[in-house]
Amino acid sequence: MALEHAILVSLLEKPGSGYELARRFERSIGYFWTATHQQIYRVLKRMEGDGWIDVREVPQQGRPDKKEYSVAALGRTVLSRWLHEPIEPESVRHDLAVKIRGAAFDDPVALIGEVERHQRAHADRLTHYLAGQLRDFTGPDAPTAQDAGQELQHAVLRGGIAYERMMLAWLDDVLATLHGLRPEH
Amino acid sequence: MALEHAILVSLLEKPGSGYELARRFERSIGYFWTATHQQIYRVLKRMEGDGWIDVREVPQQGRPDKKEYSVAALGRTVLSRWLHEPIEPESVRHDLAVKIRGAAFDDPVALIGEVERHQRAHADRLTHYLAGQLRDFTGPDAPTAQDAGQELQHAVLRGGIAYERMMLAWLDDVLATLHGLRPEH
DNA sequence: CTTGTCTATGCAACGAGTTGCATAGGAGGA
DNA sequence: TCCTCCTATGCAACTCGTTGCATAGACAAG
Repeated sequence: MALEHAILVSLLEKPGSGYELARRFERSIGYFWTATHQQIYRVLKRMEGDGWIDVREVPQQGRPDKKEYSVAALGRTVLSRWLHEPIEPESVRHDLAVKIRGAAFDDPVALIGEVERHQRAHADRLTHYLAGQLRDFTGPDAPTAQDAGQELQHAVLRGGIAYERMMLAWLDDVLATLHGLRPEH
Repeated sequence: MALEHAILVSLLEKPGSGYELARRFERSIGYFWTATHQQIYRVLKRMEGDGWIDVREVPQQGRPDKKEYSVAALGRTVLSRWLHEPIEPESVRHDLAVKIRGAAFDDPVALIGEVERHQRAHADRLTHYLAGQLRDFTGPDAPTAQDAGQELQHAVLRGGIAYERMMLAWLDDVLATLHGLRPEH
């Protein structure tokens, strides 16, 4: 499992509270690893108990105090060990693909709206990624000399962009197939 | 959750035993939905209890008897209802992306072997998909006039092919980035 | 003749992930 | 003033998914 490791990476990039992590998991990290705040708080507690991360109570004004977590020496060791051991290529789970194959036994045309909805969602994500790329990496305000961390973050973001573009093209293909089915129906 | 639905679709395409389903989930269905035999047997039992599927004991020679499952009327209804309700675009989980961002805090060069390993795995899958496409859809032995089911299965397979090609190109990109980091290290 | 693989089914325990709910102060709008 | 949203943390219950193990006959290779 990699939620612990995703949290370690995120805290190395920048220390933060469970709440802040939850928000990052809705944004940048969430592009390739999702988690809810309940899950994050639970895992943070365990990681703290295991000595992977340190806590610091940060009093705040006008809002509740927060616990800021940062990676401890042991956490770095654990992450390093994980980085050096091979992992299996991810197993995919695509509800939509199940639906598309299932549509053969129902009304395929009824699926068109759903596919278009997904296409819009992917188009939105793509727009969002491209804006992020312009802001952080390729735009005029982006830092010119980039360190390893930025180079790698950019590489991951390019992966997200490639994924969304692929999905948009494929969903176009699926729509064409669904429309092509119409006459014989 | 969609394991039930994936099983219903698979059983509609062709009735079969838990064992056969488990093998299909290593092959065609497994391209977009993974499940182990333990999971499948457990869910089949529940689905049978709920009246979604029917069982038929099939005695065999030279090998253990099997229970052949097929979709009951209620199962069809359940599937149809699911097909008509909207689902959220999948949440992705990419261990490798976590590793790539994590590599900035360790030795990025050490990741090259791992990325190449993943690339080989994706190349193998692509080869496998392309062989399947040739066999079932575009080759000389493929049926000429295809029904809706085949058209849709082919569309899903094209999605798998597009995905693997995208991954191969992206992993090339990642490798180039990792190599580009070398000098400054 | 033993070892290993294939078909075929399943239990038990555990770990991961989701859903619902709860608390609580401050800010802003109707 | 009340209602809602935002920050911030967390528990409890449940479902989903993984891992390890067990059984058992048939067949092939060494």
